[in-house]
Amino acid sequence: MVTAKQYLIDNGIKPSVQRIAIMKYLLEHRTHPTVDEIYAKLQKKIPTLSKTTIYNTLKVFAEKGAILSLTIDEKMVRFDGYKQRHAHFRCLSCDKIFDVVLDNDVEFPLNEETKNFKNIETHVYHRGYCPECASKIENSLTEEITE
Amino acid sequence: MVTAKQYLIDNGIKPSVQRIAIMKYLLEHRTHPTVDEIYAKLQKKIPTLSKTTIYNTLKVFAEKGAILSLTIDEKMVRFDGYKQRHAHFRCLSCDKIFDVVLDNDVEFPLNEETKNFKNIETHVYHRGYCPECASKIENSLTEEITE
DNA sequence: TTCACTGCAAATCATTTGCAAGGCC
DNA sequence: GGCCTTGCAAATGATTTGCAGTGAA
Repeated sequence: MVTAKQYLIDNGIKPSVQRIAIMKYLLEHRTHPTVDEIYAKLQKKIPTLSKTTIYNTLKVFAEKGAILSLTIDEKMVRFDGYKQRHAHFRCLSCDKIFDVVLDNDVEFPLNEETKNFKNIETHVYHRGYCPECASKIENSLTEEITE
Repeated sequence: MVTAKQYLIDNGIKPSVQRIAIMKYLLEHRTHPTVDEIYAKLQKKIPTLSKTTIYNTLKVFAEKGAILSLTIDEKMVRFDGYKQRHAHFRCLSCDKIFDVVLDNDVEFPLNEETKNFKNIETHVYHRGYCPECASKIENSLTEEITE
């Protein structure tokens, strides 16, 4: 496990107190946080931290390929420091985002029609209900019927 | 090919002048338009049309499953009236969105870990450069070197 | 000194909301 | 009449921008 600071350097990003803190947060929390969530958590440790810096920083990280920016949420961008190949599942009820395995043999081959497209990144997003919310919904349906 | 009006009825949506026009636009234009683009085009035909109505309408359409709402663009939502299984490719240079074939044998099986998730919809987004932009970029790189 | 990084405040812009008016059954 | 749809205007809220201050090489 590499440190946040070293990870930044490895990705060609100059480390700073703020950048290290943000990268550290992303590496330690696999929660796909929004800018606001990162801000709320890190402000306690770095009271002077501004949202602008978080926006700037995350943009730099994403451009350098150190993190992924996710558009799975319609309202705001979310960020993922986990770079292994995987898909995402967003619960339409609790809005949590889960990592889901993306089998290595799932491929998106270019065909005759698309062979001249230069693909940079591919995202697989699932939307539905997580186990917890799915069972809640089922229970409330049962109640309605029994009532 | 079913008419826009019939398509709405088939999806349990009450037709109105505005709704038919918007659905017709989506069925005839496979350009994954934004609210603004739909507004700009339809306002010529229906001068009183408001953006609020377009927002309302597209929301209803998506909820009823008549169209797809795409979050491939970070800035704004895009809409797709084409419901066959397919993936999307967004060009990072010209911002156009292309439909790309998603082979029928590409599947996203739930495994032990995710078998209790209730999946509603899956999106596959590719980002990169379309053939036209890719060749432009290549040419400009060549120029730089030759200069 | 220079130049990149930070952060405040203001601006931007897609989307939502409140609400009044109109239309359809 | 009652309810759903429409659309204007205002509000909201995520993100961006302008710019001045700070700090590191």
